[in-house]
Amino acid sequence: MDAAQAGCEVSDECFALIDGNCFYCSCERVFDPSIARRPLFVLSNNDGCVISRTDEAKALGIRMGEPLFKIRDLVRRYGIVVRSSNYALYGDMSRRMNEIYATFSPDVEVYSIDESFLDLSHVAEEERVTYAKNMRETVLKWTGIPTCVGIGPTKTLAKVANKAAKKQAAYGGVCDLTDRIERDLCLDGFDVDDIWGVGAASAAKLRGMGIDTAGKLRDADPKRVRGILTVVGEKIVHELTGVSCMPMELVPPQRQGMAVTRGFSSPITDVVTMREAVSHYAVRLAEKLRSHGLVAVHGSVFMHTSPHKAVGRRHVAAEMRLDRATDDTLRLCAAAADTAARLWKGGYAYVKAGVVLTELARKGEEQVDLLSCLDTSKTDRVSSVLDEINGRFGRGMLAPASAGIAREWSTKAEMRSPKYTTSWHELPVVGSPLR
DNA sequence: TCTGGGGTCCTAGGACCC
DNA sequence: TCTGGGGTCCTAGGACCC
Repeated sequence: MDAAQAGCEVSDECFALIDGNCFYCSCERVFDPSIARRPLFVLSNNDGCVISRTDEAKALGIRMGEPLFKIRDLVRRYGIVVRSSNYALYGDMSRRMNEIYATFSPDVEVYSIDESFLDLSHVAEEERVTYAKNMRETVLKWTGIPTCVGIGPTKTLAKVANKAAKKQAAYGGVCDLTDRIERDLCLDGFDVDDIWGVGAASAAKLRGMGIDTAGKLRDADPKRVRGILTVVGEKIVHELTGVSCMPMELVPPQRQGMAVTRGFSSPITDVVTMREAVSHYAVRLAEKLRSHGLVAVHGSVFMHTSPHKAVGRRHVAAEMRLDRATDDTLRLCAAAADTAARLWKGGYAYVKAGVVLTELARKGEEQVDLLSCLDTSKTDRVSSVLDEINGRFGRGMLAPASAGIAREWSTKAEMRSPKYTTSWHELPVVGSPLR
């Protein structure tokens, strides 16, 4: 298969990838200048592992994905600042940044909470670096978040450029790999493991074939690479040569699934509590469904004990019985609690559970059973009142009693910063020291 | 002894992303 | 003692169909 058959085209486009430097940490710093120069990292849910760290923390040996309990000594010794994750804050900062990007490019693809692809084809080649530098200065001034920009004729090359801009200060935050010679030089010194789409397993296979740099992968036979890394790997080879196989996705595609899954702050050992936890996840899931205008068609519930323990292990899952597609909180809640009760077996310490939807439909377009009552106007009214109250007074203000009140199992977040930008009660006050 | 061919659909598992 | 959550895509293999 050649590039054209693989659905790829020789690219005269220009992609830019802009992302926030250690994004979560930078968000924390915007509203708390006292930590502007201190080593800092942000933890995953339940205050588990490091998911974002500043250069200062990195220099002290804090690694990505490291569990907190293994680095408490380092934290104490160097006075490292630790924060729980605060997604309300990060999500809002992300929204602000994308609003700014939209003033620099007609086509913006929001790729993740801190990364967006921009089409810069409308900017003359020799002006792109200046243009991108102007953009990152604007973002810094208006949001306080430092960014880096990578530019290239394909998304994969824009990703490479972005990483290069991060690594080498000489680029001044913007690296443009449009020029062929400069690009090839960069790829020759670029680790194969660092390429977008090449994970640990693929990297090991490629190294086994003697391919250890992006340059060598670019020069490899696409068919041979396909044999090892499937069509995904073949596309990467084309993209590295400057042939674009991954177009901008301006409209987010229809979601395939949706889930709410969480570890407990302490293990659950009784069925009443487990039903409560799973019900609570179902409530969140129903809210999420409604906010996307979707209904659940099929889904399941799972629970399991610690994967880090050799004994007393139990991993189970079962289909929920949804007799028809729904976005109704009470219905989903009951189905999830039922399934949890069916799955339950005592004598184990469960550390995590979740509700997973595997098939969704747009509300109003779902397949319906002719015999069932189709009138959902009553439950829809209940749901919209629920959403309105929780929207005004905060999530969880009104919820079914079955989802529990005390929630001792609920996720730990002992070092969370205030919701500076999304909660009236937590607005920073000028003239008073920030919390 | 001998036992088609070609298609679709579904699922589980692996790999990857942030 | 303590180890995240939520997604996507691809492939192989089995079930099933005519």
